[in-house]
Amino acid sequence: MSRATSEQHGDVRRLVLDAAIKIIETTGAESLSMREVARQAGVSHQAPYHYFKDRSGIFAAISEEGFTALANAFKSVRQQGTGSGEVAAKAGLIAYLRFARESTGHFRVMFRSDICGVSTHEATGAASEEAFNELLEMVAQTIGASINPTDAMTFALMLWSNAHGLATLVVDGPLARKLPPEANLETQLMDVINLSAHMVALQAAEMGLVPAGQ
Amino acid sequence: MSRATSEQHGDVRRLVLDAAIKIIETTGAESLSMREVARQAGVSHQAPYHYFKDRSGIFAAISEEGFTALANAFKSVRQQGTGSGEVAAKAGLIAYLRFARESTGHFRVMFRSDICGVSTHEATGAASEEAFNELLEMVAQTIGASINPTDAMTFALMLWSNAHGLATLVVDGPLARKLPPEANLETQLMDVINLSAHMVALQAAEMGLVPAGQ
DNA sequence: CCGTTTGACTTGACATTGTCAAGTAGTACT
DNA sequence: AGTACTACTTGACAATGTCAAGTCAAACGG
Repeated sequence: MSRATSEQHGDVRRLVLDAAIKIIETTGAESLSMREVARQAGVSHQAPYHYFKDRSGIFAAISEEGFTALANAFKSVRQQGTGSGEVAAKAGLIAYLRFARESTGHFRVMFRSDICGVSTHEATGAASEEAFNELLEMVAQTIGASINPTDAMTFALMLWSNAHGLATLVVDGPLARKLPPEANLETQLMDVINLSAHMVALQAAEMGLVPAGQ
Repeated sequence: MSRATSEQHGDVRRLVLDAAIKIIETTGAESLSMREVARQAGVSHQAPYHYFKDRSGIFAAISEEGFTALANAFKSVRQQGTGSGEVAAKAGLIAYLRFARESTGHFRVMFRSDICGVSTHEATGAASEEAFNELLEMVAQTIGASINPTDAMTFALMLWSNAHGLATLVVDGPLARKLPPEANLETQLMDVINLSAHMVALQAAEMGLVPAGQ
């Protein structure tokens, strides 16, 4: 019954991971307990240790999944991203924000070096490396193919900061709390994204950069 | 001996808070334990409960301190900030980044709604409110006095996102890890900040905005 | 076909944690 | 002198992370 066994294998690992993601989404990474995860996955309190070295191992695995998904999101933008730099920048920002909001459980963990230890967990580090490379690629291809590496790096970090800040502020609450009640959050977010994307286009134009497609 | 008593009072509260901040700076908020804090403050494991309702009460108090400090930093920028919008934007970004790096213990906690519960802790909420108002004020005064409230809000959120993203990426590690070894982190940060500030100025110019001083 | 190894767990144990409850020692006020 | 209050301390308890050891079926080598 080797197939059943390996199915079971994948099952429990996935069950544990999904339970953990759900807990992080609803009550935050802080409150994730190994035993509660096991309980919700319907296994003994020690079963997760078979798949993950310790608590931070679960976080690292979730983080890895997240970075891979983010890299794919960037790749999508890059592949279908034709048109002006403004459109591309907007698409990138939207993709980042969407990822953070739809995969909050992953997002909350990915940038917490204190709990998932990218430096110790090799696969997680590699996934995050790849996501960053995709971002650089996206910048080069959609903002300006003629950009030099130094400027590309600075552009990428600026865009990353912008997207990451907005996502963090939305996902972790403070932004929604600050808005006046009459303001619509979605509208406000799109305003911010449009402003950022437009600014990036102005800057790119000033530097004489042209997207790869044009 | 009432003076000595109240000094003692302030002493223990401060000691507990400082011990907590140091722990968060060095090993992250995750690993902060009530008992370790008490141990490092040299008091019994239950003494902190006299000053803080529970673990999240400590986080809330640190968060409150942080928001007040941040509001003051914004105020400084606004008060001494004359000159172009670009200079002002740059000063604001630098102030935010400096705060995050110098008060990492505070910064790490301030945007973690899961552990410090801004909504439940009234004073913390008020402090964060004030910091945001200072940010709006700063935007209005340094970017464009003639700006309408809606645009001011969008500008403020964009700047906040930008600064917050950069600060988070620096403080929590991923940015430093991504940089090629030959790149100087400080130089790279200034490049990103200059780029952002310049973009903001381009945008403000396009909108016909003028700082209050001019 | 039997013994051994291996994978996928489970049960048990232990130190540590957050926090409730109950004490205690000194000061302040009446 | 007695009461109330402040600023703690000591003790207790359930829950947690994790180490160690056990179980039990499948795979495998002879």
